[in-house]
Amino acid sequence: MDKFVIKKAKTKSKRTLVDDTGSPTEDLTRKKCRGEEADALPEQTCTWKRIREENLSCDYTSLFKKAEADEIFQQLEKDIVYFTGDLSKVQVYGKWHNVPRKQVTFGDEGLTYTFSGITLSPKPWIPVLDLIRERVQLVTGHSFNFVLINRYKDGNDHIGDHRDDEKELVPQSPIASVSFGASRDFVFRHRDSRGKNSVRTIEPVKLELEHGSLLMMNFPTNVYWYHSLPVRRKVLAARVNLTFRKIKPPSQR
DNA sequence: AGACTTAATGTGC
DNA sequence: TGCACATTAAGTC
Repeated sequence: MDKFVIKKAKTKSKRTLVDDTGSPTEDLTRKKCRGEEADALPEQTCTWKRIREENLSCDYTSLFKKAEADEIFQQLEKDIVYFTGDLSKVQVYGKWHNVPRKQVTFGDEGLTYTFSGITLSPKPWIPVLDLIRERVQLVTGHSFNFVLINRYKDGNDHIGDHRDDEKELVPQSPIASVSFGASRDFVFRHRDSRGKNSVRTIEPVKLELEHGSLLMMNFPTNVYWYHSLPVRRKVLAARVNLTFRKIKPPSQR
C-alpha cells in the first residue's frame, strides 16, 4: 500500500475537478506514468487527480503517453472481437434491447459476470490486454482477473446510469477503467438524488476520460453513486474502454 | 415480499 | 438541437 501513495496535488488544474478539501487539483505531468522507473522510484510513479465527494473516491491519471496509447488503441481495434447476438442484448425494465455499444469480456478461465439478464464468460487473455493489465497493476498495486471491454463507435453510443455492484465482484475491490480513442464525458450521480425517490440534492460529478487514461473507482463509490457515459452527438470518433475487475472464483459463490 | 433495473422514450430548457 | 432528467411496468434476485 505505502508503495502506491497518491501524490498530493500542488498546482492548479485547467479543469474544474476538486479534491476533498475543495481545492483544485493538479493537472498531470505525465512524466513518471509509464512504469519503467516505477520499480526504482516507487514513490514517484504517477501524478493523480483525486476525486472526492461524499462516499465517492476516484483517482485519475495518465497511464500511457500519447504515442503508446495510439499504438495500443490500434492493436485493440485489430485484435478485439466483440460479442454479437444474445450476448449483446440486455434486459431492462422487462424489455430486451441491443446494447447501444459493443461489449466483450476477457479473463481467467471459469469466471463469469452477470448483469441485466446476461451472463458473460470471458475469452482467454491476449497480449495487448496483458500489457494493459500489467501496467495497471504496476501503477496501482492492484491485480485483476477479468476485464469488460466496451466500444463506443461514436458519440451516439453510450451506457446508462448503473452501479458496478454485482455479487460476483470481490467485496470492496476497486475497478480500473482504462480509456483509448475519443475523449468522452463521464458522469456520477448520487443514488439519493435520482428519480422519484430523490430525497436530497447532490450535484453530479462530471469528468472527461481521455485517451490513455486510467480512472480508479474505489470503494464505496459504487455503493452510493451511479455512473453513465452519456450521448455526446458531436463526438464522431470511437472510444474503447476497459474496466478491469476482481471477480470471485466460482468456488467462493 | 420488496427492491432493483448497464434500456428507450418524452418533456422541458 | 443537444442535453439533463424522470418515467417506465416485467422480470430477477
